[in-house]
Amino acid sequence: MSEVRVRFAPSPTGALHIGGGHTALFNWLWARHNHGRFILRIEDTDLARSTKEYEETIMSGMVWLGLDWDEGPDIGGSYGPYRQSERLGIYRDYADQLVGMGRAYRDGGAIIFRVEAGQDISFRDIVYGQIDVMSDGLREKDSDKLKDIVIIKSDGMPTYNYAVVVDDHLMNITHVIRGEDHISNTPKQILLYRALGWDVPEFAHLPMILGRDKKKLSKRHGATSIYEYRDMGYMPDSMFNFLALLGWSAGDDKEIFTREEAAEWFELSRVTRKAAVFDFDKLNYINQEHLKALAPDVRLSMVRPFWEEAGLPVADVEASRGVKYLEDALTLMAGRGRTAKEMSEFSDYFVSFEPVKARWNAEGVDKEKLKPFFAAIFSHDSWKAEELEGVARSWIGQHEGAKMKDYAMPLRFALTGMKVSPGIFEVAELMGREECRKRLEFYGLL
RNA sequence: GGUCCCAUCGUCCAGAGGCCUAGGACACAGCCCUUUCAAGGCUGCGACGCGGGUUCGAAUCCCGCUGGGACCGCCA
Repeated sequence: MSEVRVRFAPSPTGALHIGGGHTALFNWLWARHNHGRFILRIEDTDLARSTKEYEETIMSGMVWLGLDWDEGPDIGGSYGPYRQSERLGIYRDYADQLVGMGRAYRDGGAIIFRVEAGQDISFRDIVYGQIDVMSDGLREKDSDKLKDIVIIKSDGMPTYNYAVVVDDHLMNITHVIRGEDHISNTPKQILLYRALGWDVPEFAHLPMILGRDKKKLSKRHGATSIYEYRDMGYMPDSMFNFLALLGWSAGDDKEIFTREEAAEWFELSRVTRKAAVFDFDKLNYINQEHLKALAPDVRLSMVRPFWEEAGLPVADVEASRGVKYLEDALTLMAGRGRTAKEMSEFSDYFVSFEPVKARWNAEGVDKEKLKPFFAAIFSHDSWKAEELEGVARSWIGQHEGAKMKDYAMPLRFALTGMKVSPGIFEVAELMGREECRKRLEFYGLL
């Protein structure tokens, strides 16, 4: 069997959105699963809306998601150029050929392919199965007239349905994997393949992605571009994992996986036909799972930007306490917070005392009652969480009516300024004796 | 108006005639753990859109209905 070649062919008229990312992802999976090639082609024939900036945005969005391509406008390849605006002569030649064969005609500056009635343009889709269509169905809207296909616009640019056929054939694409909204374009493209005397590639259409209201995902639903998710603190691994699960599953119960695992298990024939709703709850869950499983240094690299964005002195702390301290802090945080951003917010007290002071002022606290407890803790030689807890428990055991939470909570407030945190003795151990002393003294508790 | 597609818990998936009194995950509720909150463990809630067939037997096959959706652009 020949090498599998698939492509993602975005139009640079906007950022990489969820739907595009989903399509790119499935193409990538199929290419990697088959050890084939993944091609990036830019469909910039809409002069008015295409920009170089968007082209770059789309590429960086793919890079962020972890989708690398083997041929493309930036890296070249043996089937280039990979930008449609640089292939105009090619489209022109085949269009002229079609005119020469009498299959197309000129109308003003445009070239139009003639659609004849009675043609069976059915095809077998890998995902959707047999799709039966007759050319007689290719009508003009609100009319019973057959609708011919414009292949070259009067401005000289090729139309989508035509350029995609020429490029997919010339670039040797074996599987055309794209959104379900293209199913009804496929028969028209088949007409063109036949007229040009070319073999038709395999088609696999992917289910659409819907918003919570089951309407096609749009700006109305909030974040639609891939980058917005990065900025909210979602990790590329999670987005990849989540998107892969929209319309596909390995068949078993494995739901948290890496790109490599997904590529290994992926099968086009297992893709679902029903449109899928984009569910934030599930995305959050998947992100949390990945955040939990991350290596300490990677987790820090994910959270760090959000600490910095909040104005916390991350670099200073790293210089004075070492990077290990920051990594350990986040290891303690693993499983807390669904996004890197949340995790950064829930752990700011490790980086600075300032946010703690802003949150808590020790109001209404019976300091005289607490002082002996803290004094007992500080009188102990070791500063290990286990021992600190032991000291705390024995002190409480010796004081009639004393409850752990009545002492642990004030300690938590003084150290973190929050009512929730990891085990407070572990927090204390990591922060270190001196930092804890400083914070408790500030509040007059020591 | 025409062509095409889809239809299992609220959501994402499993299910390719008997293994289904329909399974898993998220969400939700409760319990356990516990210095807090998460995490983790356990339990619960919860679906085959409707109607006809075919068959000994249908979530699975066929037909109709209903309900969604896509496309019909010199946008892609």
